[in-house]
Amino acid sequence: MAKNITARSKDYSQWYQDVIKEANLAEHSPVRGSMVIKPTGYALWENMRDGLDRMFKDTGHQNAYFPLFIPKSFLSKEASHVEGFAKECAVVTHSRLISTDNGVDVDPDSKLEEELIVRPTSETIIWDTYRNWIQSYRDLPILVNQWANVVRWEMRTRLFLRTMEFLWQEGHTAHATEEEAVAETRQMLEVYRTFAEEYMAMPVITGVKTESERFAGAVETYCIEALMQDGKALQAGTSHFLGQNFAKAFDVKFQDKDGDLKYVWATSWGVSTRLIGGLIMTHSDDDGLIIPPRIAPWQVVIVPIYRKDDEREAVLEYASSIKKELADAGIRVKLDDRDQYKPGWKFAQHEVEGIPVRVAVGPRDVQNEKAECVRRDTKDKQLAERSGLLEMVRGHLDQMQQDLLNNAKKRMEEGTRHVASYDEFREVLEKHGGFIYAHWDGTAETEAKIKEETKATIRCIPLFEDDESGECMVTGKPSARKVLFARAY
RNA sequence: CGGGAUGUAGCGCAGCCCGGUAGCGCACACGCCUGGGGGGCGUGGGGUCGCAGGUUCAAAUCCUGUCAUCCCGACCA
Repeated sequence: MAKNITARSKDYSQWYQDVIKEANLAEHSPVRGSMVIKPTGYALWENMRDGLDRMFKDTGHQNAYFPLFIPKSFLSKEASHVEGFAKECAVVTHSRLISTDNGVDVDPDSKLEEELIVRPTSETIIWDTYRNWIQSYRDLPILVNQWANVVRWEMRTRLFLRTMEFLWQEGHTAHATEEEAVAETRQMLEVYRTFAEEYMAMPVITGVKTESERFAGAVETYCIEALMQDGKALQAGTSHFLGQNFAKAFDVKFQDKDGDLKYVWATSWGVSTRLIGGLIMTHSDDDGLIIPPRIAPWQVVIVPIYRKDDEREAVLEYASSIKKELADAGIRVKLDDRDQYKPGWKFAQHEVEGIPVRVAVGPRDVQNEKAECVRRDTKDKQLAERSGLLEMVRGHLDQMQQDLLNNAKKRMEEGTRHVASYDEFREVLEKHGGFIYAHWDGTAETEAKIKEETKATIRCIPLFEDDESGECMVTGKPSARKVLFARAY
């Protein structure tokens, strides 16, 4: 049993904090709401980033970098965009410090002519830039992504799920036609869904946000929604069709084949380090982190077991040959040959850290040409022939990736319910939480009322077909289809 | 930003009510025994008690302020 990890059943929130801490993913830094992502946590992010980046490139995108600072005036150009972000912006007002008796102070003489906003997102600076890049339909589309940090001055924060500064990618594309921009929006949503499932083993529901949940400045916001073990939903990624809102705000026009001047159509899409929080809450258990092999910083750890020096030498040589074989096969493997820790301690620690497969080798294994092979998620122990070890490890990694997705799918299915009445809705919400499908009359008023009374929000109007019309569970007005509700992070 | 809780060694905590030389467990260093699921014994090192003021002969302890964390609300990826 993991020593310092609170059981999920006892306090889910505390469990989440404990796992992050014990698995060495991240820690708090002195400024409220900001965190240090530790090497293990960052390695995880790098693997996620690399997977996504590959998919972005494969769909024709290029990376670029836009500045951290945005002139204050830019934020005000798109009306609903300002409204959405005004309350959570960090503002740079001065450029110098001066020494005082007590240390340093802001130099009042260094006040900036125009104050700078630390980007909460980059639409404004990017569309200001695109204006200069676009003249003709031949300049389109622009398919650009950037990997960056952004700052949103949040009231309440949680490691990975909501921090004041976070890492993300933001794609910003410009198109000649509405159809093309919508297609791009949907394509990137599909990229996110694929990534979530195939890399993170995290099943998601794809859908469209209601108006009240829409991105500030978007015409339509698409999202992937995941269900956590505690029955709460997590918005794991969003893809926005921005229409011509930003093109109009920043006067970005192009001349089409007929010589007409037209406004450009836009999209933006992003996922953040929040995904790591979702990953933790999708797979991990009371013994610590469980992560899909495909994005695990280390996929295999080898633990040598020995008593005397001569045993040590033989075991380490044996272990090293295993390491080489696995590494040559492209597996991320490390040999934990630290002498200051006992095997039992290492076993426990690697489980907390969520390394998918452990290979233990001792003198007996050297003798018999075998190795013990254990999966993190199931804890199943198997004795492998040395000659068949690589095959077994590969099999475990593949199978674990599969099983994690299947288990998570099963959990999501079991955590999804359909209700007909508002009473039933409330009862299910209190008893089980989870995803709840219900009819809704399509009005913001009803949506707000439900949120006010139950704390549940419409996560999305799913994209999959649903012809089952009915009546709104609250007002009884007609509803064309059920929408997805949940309490959310 | 409102309500509640917390802050003492790297981690987990006691001490605070009732002011008087800062403690325990784990971790760390060294030695020996150990080693197939978080070892044992011994000897050590390490703390401006979150920070800043105040009260007092004397403050971890009492008072005020402030910062941070956690939980619950309002806001949000």
